[in-house]
Amino acid sequence: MKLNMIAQRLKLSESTVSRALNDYNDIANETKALVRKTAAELGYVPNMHARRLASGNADTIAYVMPRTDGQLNASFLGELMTGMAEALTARGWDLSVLVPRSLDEELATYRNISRTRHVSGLIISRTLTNDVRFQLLNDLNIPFVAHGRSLDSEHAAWIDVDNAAAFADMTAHFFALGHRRIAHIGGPDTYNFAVQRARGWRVALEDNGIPPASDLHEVAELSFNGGAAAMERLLALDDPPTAVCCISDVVAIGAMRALRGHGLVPGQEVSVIGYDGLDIGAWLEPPLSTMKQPLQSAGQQLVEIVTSMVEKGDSPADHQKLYRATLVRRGTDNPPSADWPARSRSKS
Amino acid sequence: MKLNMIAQRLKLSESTVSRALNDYNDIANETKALVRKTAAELGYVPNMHARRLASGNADTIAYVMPRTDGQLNASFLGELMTGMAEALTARGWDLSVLVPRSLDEELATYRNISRTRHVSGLIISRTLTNDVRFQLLNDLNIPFVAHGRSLDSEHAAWIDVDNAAAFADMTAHFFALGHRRIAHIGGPDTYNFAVQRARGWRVALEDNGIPPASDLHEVAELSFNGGAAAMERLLALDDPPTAVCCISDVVAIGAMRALRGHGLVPGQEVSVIGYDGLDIGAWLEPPLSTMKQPLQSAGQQLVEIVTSMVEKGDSPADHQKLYRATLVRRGTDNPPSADWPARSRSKS
DNA sequence: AATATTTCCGAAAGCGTTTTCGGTTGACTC
DNA sequence: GAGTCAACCGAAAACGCTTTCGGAAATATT
Repeated sequence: MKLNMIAQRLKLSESTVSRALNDYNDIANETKALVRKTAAELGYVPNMHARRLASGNADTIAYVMPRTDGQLNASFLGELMTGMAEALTARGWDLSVLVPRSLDEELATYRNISRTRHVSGLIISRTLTNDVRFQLLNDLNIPFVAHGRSLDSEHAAWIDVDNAAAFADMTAHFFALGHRRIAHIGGPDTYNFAVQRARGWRVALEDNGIPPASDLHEVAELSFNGGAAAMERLLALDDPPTAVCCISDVVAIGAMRALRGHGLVPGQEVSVIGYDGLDIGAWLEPPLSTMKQPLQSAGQQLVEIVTSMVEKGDSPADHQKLYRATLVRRGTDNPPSADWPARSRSKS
Repeated sequence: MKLNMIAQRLKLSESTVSRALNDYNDIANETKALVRKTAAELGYVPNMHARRLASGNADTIAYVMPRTDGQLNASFLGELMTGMAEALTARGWDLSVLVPRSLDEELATYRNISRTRHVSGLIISRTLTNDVRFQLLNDLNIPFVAHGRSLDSEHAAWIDVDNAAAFADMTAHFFALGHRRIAHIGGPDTYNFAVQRARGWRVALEDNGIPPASDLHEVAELSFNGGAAAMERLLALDDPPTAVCCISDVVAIGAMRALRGHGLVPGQEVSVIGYDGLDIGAWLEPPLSTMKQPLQSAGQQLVEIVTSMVEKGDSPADHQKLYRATLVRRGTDNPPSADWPARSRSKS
């Protein structure tokens, strides 16, 4: 079932058939229709490799999987990849997955791609505050879109959640509930989203006339244990918080565990809100409140952007999109309790 | 940086260079070394598309992602795909991801692949008790390996956990702890693993001289809500169980929620063990005991099998491997409580 | 010393498309 | 009725590699 068979059958040339199928406009509409019809009848499927060799296009988008440095990616990945794969197969493109073992390996892979062009575009994620990948990919002239901004992403294409706004909303929500000592368990500054989320928290406090106490800003490893450890430190304060904004659901779940370890009930003595909107949060007791970002559509957005850049050569900077996360109240955000931290103070 | 450039430079023919790089044994060792050296110096990287077109090999393995029919895949996927991607890139192969929207679409995709061969092998998962894919892929002559057995997988390659053994172990463990009314929350018979796990439970009971009461076998939807609903039904029994074997961690977590809803503490009045070994189970209160299967290595195993089948044409039936799941005791498996179900009985 | 084997390499034909470049037709203008 | 223009299609050269086949040189066999 090659191109020439359908050409012979129609007594047309191979090239005509090819152009007919590819919708060139120097082919009569009738012959186009004819060719397409018989192609469908014969069950013709183009040979990808031949097409790609001849055209120079790979019709493949590679997703660079974040190095497994925590549990975060687990639930993340599923939804995101589903969205990407669906959008790509709808276009007849392939989704390829890259799992670089180290940054060096990752950069080397990019150099290879720029040579062979066996991948037409990239989707990268887990962007760092200072991320050398932006510069390199730009130099190599590889179309790419990032899931998350960076200080280096000014001229790049990206979609991202408005992290600052999300954490400002979260903080303001706590304030409206009556909380005044509102802590933030954040992440390392190397992650750009950690910086942004911390800023959202700080700004919201200031806007409400509360000077952000530095002892209420904890930096945690982005994991269950990291969250638990950070919460322990907060509870050890003379004047512990009544509410905590956590950088992620996983961290929040760790924080909840620490609360339980002190005989406290999350959402009662200390309110907690996480971020990511993971389903698992709803399975806890009490169910974790969280800020949810639309992941499933993010995957589609990402491929739409990168395919458009590949096909039409769009300027990256034209594709920068900010999403808004929404609060999902589930059970761990409540007004402050009267006997807290009084009880704790008297005890210690 | 094409093949001919390195040929000219060495005053060799293109074909010689090609064969040298591909380690043909009709090339002198010295010239092989020479060619490889200069290839490395010049930073030569073969053009995948050309190579694939010429050779007819795609050097690509596609992973057929299970249709998102629950939260199960989420955590699953990350670990599995990481393993696969690493093993493949180590071989210089590509990992491609397929997300069929329906069974028909999935089968159509397979037919395409058998035509164009743009994918050399497949990894399928979420196998059904009766799974038409085995027959079709066999007919189409596409090398593939399944993650999980099926009634139709006798002549196919697969790796799987010994589901029956795992649930027999789980059940025997409960028995050893002193439990006698041991329930099983299973899944629909259409999933082969559901059938196997139920059998493991039943056989273990019989081996210990307990006739499996049919009212202690619940069939649940494989989700949090499904598990909760099934547990509700078990608690409504006149003589409710003191221990429950759950088909998955997610289902077990749902069951725990139902227990809590009745004022019961999982692992106290009613013991619970899940299956999958998900990290999230450890984050619950009390942490969920579970049977853990080695997922990270499963990904590697799968690609090793399928690449070997592609390259050496191994017989599928030679690649059937059974893993053993191991019990991870975390907190929800304890001896039966003295005042249960007595308390409940007197109440109702 | 003549023949039979190896060992090694080059020539050339693909692999199945795409894409450029002309070349025919027929219709349209004046 | 000569010239101009579109509209449409075919020829042929890529695309960069693999692989078969045959032949020359070197080595082994008798």
